[in-house]
Amino acid sequence: MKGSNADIADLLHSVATSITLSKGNFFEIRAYNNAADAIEHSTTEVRDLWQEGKLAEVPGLGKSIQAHLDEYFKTGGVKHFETLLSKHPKVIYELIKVPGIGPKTALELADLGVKSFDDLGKKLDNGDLVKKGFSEKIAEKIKSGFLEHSNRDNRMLLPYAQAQADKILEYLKKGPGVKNADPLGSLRRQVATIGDLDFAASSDEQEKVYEYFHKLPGVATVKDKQTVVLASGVHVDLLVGKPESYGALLQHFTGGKNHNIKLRTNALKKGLSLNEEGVRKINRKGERVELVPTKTEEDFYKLLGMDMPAPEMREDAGEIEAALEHKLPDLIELKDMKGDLHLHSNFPIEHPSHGPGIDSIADIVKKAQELGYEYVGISDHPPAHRTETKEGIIEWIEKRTKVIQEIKAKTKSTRVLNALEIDILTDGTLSVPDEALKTLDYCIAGIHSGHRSGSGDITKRILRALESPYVDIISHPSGRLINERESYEADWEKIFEYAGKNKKIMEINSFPNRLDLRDDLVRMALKYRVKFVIDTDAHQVSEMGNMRYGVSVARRGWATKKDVLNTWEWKEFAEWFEVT
DNA sequence: GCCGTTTTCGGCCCGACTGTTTTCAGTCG
Repeated sequence: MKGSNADIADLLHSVATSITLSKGNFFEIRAYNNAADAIEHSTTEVRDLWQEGKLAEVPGLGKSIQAHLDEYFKTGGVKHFETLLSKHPKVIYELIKVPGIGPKTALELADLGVKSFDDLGKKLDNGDLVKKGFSEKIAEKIKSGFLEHSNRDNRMLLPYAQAQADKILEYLKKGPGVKNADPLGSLRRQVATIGDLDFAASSDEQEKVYEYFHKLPGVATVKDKQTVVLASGVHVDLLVGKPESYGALLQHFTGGKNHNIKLRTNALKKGLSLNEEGVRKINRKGERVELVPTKTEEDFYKLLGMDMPAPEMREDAGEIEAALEHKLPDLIELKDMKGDLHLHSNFPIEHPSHGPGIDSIADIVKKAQELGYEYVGISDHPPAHRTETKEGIIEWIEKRTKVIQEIKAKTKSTRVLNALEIDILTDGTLSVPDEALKTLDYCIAGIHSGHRSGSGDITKRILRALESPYVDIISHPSGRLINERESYEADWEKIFEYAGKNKKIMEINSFPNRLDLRDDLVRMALKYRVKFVIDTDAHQVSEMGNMRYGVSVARRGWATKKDVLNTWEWKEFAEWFEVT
């Protein structure tokens, strides 16, 4: 849809690029880039804010840009922007998206006859650029940026990255004189996809730690002192700092970028300058003096007069303001989880609608007990409504209910719940008749077909499904499959508003390539007081350990324990679901 | 162009890397 936050951010970045090339005011350029970043990271659609006359709420949008956006939403374009953009070849606004290509390089490339992004790839391959006078090293740099851009979809999934990171951390902690070791960057912030694996360590024997790092199991090549490449092709970076300034190092390289920018801007106003070694005071002459090293991140933030936001929150999404006012939310933690409600077993089925699990209900329950859960819900897919008769579906459910009840009776420490994950059909009706649904402890409904219908359709489908008194939870609501399929373009505010008012729950699905709801949608849903469950959607018991990733998503969305039903004590949980 | 418990004018994050720069420009996170 034209006019999405991403579209507008793109447009403003293009304007900034154009002004750069026209040698305009440096700070005007920055203002446009800031505005673009703010919109890109806004958790609300800017179009909606405009409709409500609340554009000014987005930081970085002043009178001028607001007026331009007003014109944009009213007419579909901005005359002033079009004039600016037309001063330079159109292709540069595409080329600047390639890492390593900025405005200047993009213009140079355009002057050399690069016509499009694909054309750039062609000219890189056949050496045209070097022939026309581009230095080989720069061409090489652009090529790697081009590949990175083309493969941007193939960043590692967080769970895959984290599994490797856990092993590396374990190794690093045994290094010479190592006192601390932590992940950095997007890994530490638990972003859904990860590029490189970055780590920090503290030790008084820095050089020895780097030598030790180069011997990390699985290393294929040592690229430089701080970087090794694993056999899998994954780059691993390590920064070793002194223990007395480790907090500043961690803070600096955890980011995110916009969080740090705002932090440093705010600090400057108080006469403080921040870098990776600590906090420095600035004297009257504007000189940076008196470095105060910070041992922990808490110390670092304390010197700035604020509480420490969890790494997962550091995206400049309001956490700095909240930290200054000592109003940070008490984020949910993995140890709060008391059950898993979305699990698939291998219960026999003749006409499956979707892939069943590979382990038995008994094994799942056993695993739940091992994990210390107070309750566990088995939620298989019912038989396909197209190939199985209505009676057949009901019969299958009855058979399965019986088996679950037998296991339930034998299980002391963990309560076993009888559920299903049913389909929301293309017209919003459900794949299982009500008379069977009402026999369940709760019901999860999800979209498993017709993902590509337009925004209105998906919104209507979900809303219609939610109107059923038997539907409690919407599974993987936005339907994204990371690196494969984008989220549906649905009217999430409308869906969340309904859910918040009608006790309907949104799932945060911990499956590695789903992590759905997304963190930004969790944040949006919270505004409507929507409750969540965090589930693993495990199809084998080994996947039940993925819960931590759903918790990370919830934390990135600022969710607290009370927002997530499956952290609740059994009594309250049972009251909500009206089960015994 | 944006922004304001030190400013409605005069500031605007910080440092590193890379290339070919003999003191800086471009780009990135």
